[in-house]
Amino acid sequence: MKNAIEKIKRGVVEIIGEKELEAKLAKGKPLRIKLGVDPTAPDMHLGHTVLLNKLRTFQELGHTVVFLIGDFTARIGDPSGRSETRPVMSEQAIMENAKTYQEQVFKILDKSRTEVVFNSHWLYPFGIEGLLGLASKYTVAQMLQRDDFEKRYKSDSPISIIEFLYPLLQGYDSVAVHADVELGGNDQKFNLLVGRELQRDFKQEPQVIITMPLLEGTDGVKKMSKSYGNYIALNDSPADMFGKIMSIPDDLMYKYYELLTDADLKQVKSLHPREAKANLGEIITAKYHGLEPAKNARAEFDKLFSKKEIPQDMEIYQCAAKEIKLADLLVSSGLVESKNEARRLIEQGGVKLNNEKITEDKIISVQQECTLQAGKRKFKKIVYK
RNA sequence: GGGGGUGUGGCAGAGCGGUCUAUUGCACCAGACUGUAAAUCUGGCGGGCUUAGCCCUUCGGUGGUUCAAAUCCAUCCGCCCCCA
Repeated sequence: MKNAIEKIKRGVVEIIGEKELEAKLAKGKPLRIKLGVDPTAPDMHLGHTVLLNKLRTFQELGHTVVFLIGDFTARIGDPSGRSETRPVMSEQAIMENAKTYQEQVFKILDKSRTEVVFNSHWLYPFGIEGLLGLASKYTVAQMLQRDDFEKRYKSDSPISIIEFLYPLLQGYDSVAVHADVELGGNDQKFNLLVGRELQRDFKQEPQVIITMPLLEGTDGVKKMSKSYGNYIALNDSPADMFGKIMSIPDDLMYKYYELLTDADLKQVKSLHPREAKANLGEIITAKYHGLEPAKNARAEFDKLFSKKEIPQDMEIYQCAAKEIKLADLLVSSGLVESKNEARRLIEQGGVKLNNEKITEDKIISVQQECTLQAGKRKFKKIVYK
């Protein structure tokens, strides 16, 4: 049991009710571990897996995961965060996202120890009466305790009423599924605590709360998120996944090790940073794509960036003209977005034809097959047809 | 219901009649260097052209004033604050 607690504690920010957790574990019965997600983003990334890995740990210890899909909330449309309102999702889109979620989630979770539930099942019948009942349990002052609400309120940013309702609904989810433990990102702490309170109100044993750090994305600053474009998706190709991991700042990689792998941290720190990061890339890529592809990705990366060689496989662009201006070719082959951009790139020395730098926009012949390179990592094979 | 404020490029945030395709920071792209798509430094960052120059399109929407508007006016829309 001590061992179990140790495993559970790896990488967590905070456990609220640690004593209670010990007591719950001591009962020897499988606990119900809740995680809620909004079915808004169809693409899962490594940031999500921080929580999933922790759930997996619980499963390995014999507990049951309650994977909750917030389809109800998605249907209302949550305006939280920014001023732009999130679009209301159609039921169909939600179900599709939910399906994609499940496909991806079970790359990590054990299906036989997972219950998938949708909160519309109890929130629809709950009705306005139920909602008002919930709302009466919390005050505006309590809501404003939440850090981001307070900040936004003070900086004159909008907060919609719905946003006040969300923590309540999320909290009620815990009541509905009889959660023993709820996991969430560090920013979820307030919402998770609401669940605890509500369970008390409903005469249930309050859930233990485990918060995990937010994983910074490839920029090393902001949390990994699709909307910041700094994410590493589980569906990324092995080459991309490996490459993106190599692009995280060195300082960040130890956090990645702690949260995304089981590796021994002391040992990792004794390695050369470059070596350590490449290992990390390989471990994570292997987890989602298998060992072989991961090793290939590593070798290919080495070729491309350390030895500056040209990759083996690249997309082929069939060019209809025998001769073409370089800038036009860059645009039509899809290597850059606009001609101006192509010209800039050429001027800056970022364009190579057959591995030779070209610094002026001139007419080139493509009658013989050639390799066009834009920047360090964009390549196309040009074929005249 | 009354009063005040605000809306600028992916984000943050200057500009408040011409010198504005719009200061700056972040993000992004390229080059150099390197141990990596790390870090650092340098440059770029609306589109197009017959490219050391020229043309077109941007500052919430629309319509005005003016030789000239992101900048002034009117109106509409969104958001915020205060009073009730």
